[in-house]
Amino acid sequence: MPKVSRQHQEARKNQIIEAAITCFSQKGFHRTSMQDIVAESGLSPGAIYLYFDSKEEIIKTIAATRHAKEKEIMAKAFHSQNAGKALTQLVDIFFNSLLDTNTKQQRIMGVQLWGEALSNPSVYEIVRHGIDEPIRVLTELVTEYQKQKLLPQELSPEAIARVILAQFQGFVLQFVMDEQLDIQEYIKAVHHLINHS
Amino acid sequence: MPKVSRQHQEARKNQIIEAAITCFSQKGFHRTSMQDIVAESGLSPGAIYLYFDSKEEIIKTIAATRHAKEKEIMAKAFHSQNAGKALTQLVDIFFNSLLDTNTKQQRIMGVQLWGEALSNPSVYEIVRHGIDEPIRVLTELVTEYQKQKLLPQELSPEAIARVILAQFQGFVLQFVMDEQLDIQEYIKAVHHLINHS
Amino acid sequence: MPKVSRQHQEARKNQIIEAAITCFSQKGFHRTSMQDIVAESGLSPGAIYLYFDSKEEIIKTIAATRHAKEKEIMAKAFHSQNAGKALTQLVDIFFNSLLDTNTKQQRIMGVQLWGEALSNPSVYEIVRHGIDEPIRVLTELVTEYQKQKLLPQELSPEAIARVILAQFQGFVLQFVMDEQLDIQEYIKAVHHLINHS
Amino acid sequence: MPKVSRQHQEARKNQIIEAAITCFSQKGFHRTSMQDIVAESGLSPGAIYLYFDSKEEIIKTIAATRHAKEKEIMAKAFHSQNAGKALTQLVDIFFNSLLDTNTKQQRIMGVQLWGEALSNPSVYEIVRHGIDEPIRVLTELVTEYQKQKLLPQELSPEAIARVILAQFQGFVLQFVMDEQLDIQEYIKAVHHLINHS
DNA sequence: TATGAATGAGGGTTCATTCAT
DNA sequence: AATGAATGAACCCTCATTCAT
Repeated sequence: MPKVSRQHQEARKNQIIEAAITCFSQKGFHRTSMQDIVAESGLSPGAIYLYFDSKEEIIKTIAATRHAKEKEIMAKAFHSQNAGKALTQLVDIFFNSLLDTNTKQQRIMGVQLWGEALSNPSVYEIVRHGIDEPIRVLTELVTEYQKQKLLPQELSPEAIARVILAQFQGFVLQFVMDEQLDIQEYIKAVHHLINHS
Repeated sequence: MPKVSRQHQEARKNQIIEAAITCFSQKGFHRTSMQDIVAESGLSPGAIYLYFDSKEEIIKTIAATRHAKEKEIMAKAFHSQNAGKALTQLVDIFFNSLLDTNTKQQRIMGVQLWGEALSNPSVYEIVRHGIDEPIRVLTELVTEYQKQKLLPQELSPEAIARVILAQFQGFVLQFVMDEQLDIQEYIKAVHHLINHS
Repeated sequence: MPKVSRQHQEARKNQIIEAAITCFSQKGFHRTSMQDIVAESGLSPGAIYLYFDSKEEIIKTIAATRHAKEKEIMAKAFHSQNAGKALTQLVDIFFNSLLDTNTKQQRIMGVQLWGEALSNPSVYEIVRHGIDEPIRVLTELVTEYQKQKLLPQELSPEAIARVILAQFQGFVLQFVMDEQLDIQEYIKAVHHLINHS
Repeated sequence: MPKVSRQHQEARKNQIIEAAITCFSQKGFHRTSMQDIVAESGLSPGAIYLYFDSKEEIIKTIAATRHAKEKEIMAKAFHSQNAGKALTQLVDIFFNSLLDTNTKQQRIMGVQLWGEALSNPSVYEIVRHGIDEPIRVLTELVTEYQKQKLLPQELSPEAIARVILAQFQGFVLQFVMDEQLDIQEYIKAVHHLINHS
């Protein structure tokens, strides 16, 4: 029974998270009521509280899930065999993930979570890790690039890592604010800046 | 009487906005109650509604004020005499403004407004302009730089402008998330990237 | 489940309406707070808003219910077999309904609704129908009476209908203003006026 | 000085009452705020409180003024020389007063006051007198008519008086609810009923 | 496991009234 | 006599959460 139950539990949780993301990305965390999530998920209020202790728990789960997904992307790029290309690949992988389905919603959640983190300690913790870890990974990559003289050595590797990450973050913000934005041109510019520095 | 009244009105509005920013930056827009603002401002609920129609109006005013201030910074850099240095100066002016008093609070508000904009149409309008205008200004600067062969001509000037703006935006985000961040190193990296591309 | 739920819903709505009428008839619509209705009904604020969208919706429901009841009375009299007696019966039925339980409260609500209607468009709509329909029914009866030469033919049937209705309305007003009023004598006078014209 | 002051006081009070009636007849007593009256009157909140102790005092003054005016109408008819025609004249005077300017507003106030009286003891007192006195006057007239065998003697004179008053009251109600109403036809019907009983 | 009616504290806002000027 | 900014209690309503079924 535990296995069936576990699967069922996961399915229900996903169902709720999915509904919550739909609501949150449209109305924001605080304008979304539990009743909205209830309606969107097709479950009952009681049912939702069987799987999550509170609305905040749902938000935290979403934050944590997003963080996990990004970590995965980073890991994939980092472990690519050709170390001298990892940074280039990372850029590609990251920006390509922005073209997937559901992604607009995901990015909207991301930006909302930045705001939420600033007044919600437990979300802060998660978002903070979601920023610190890429910096750590990127710093390692940058250091490697510097060793290979692919990047200037007089700059702090963390600073470079932060600037690269900023190019992702700023892109995400600009992307959710304006769908017209030309993604390919943006990527080209990022590649150029990284490769010609 | 109009002059005194006008001054008084401005003073009161500022008093309220100041209190609201303090509350919002600590608790977020939606966890801050009007009572919180009342307590922080030292006024009464009725008094606040004498100057603002609603809580939302306060948020909108904050957004608009922030937008106005950023526009000013951009304008200052844009009109600097030495056109070939405008971009460099812009970067300096922008990052230096981050070292002013009140600024942490201001940046926190900025990030929260990004999140708010995504589910609040009238805040969106303001925030959107606050992004579009810098892009416009930067695009002009970049075009000028390209003419002077200070930046590669094969890249879309808007894309470059967006990447530069992203370096600001991402920095703001990283700054509010981690006060330890080494601002000077970050600035150096940005300068390098812009000047050596 | 729908049937039980429906019955339950009706019961709760009645419970709330009953409480509201008690409050409204004592303190008026606007001096009655939702808290008053909450206290009188024994429910919670939230529960009330489960069944009515707003305080106004409660008032409208009361208006509509009263209208429906009066329509019923009119219909009963109108369909009495002996057409030549319908008007006489109508008068009796109407005045007798004034002796029922709850009726003082009902009449108080009626008079308050007249006042409310004058500055509340949706209540106006209902009250207006509650006046127009009796006039229509009475006009038909009067026309029939005129054909049978039981009422003078040189008078406008609608005018006569209106005068008869006025005798009801004025009675209601005087009744709620003074419980001492001798109902039987009033009825006798009305009968006399109608039958000897 | 007292004379000028007195006149001034009266003028200001009238100004306020006039403004209040305009507001009340449009929005009702309770939806009209003191600010509404302030705006309509062109005075300041403080000024209004120099002349009236409270909003309720304004309402009571309006009620009392209306009562006084109706008393005057009744007195005029009652003291007409030709006693045998007094009732007929009363009817004419009353209905004709309904064609004067401002009257729609006055009647609206009247109906709203009926409602208000039911939950406002001091307004009740005034409205109650405004009903009792006409009944007293009419009862006297009816008694005189009965002596002159112009009305049936087997009916209670007060009951007849009440029915006549009801014809006025019901008319007022129908009049404020429907401006289309044909006043002349209504008057004819009332005359007929009174004269042919 | 699941329901959904019910709770009630707390939300944003209004407005009759006051009082320093 | 007059102003009008300020007050603050009270208003209507919402919504995260619970619990009997």
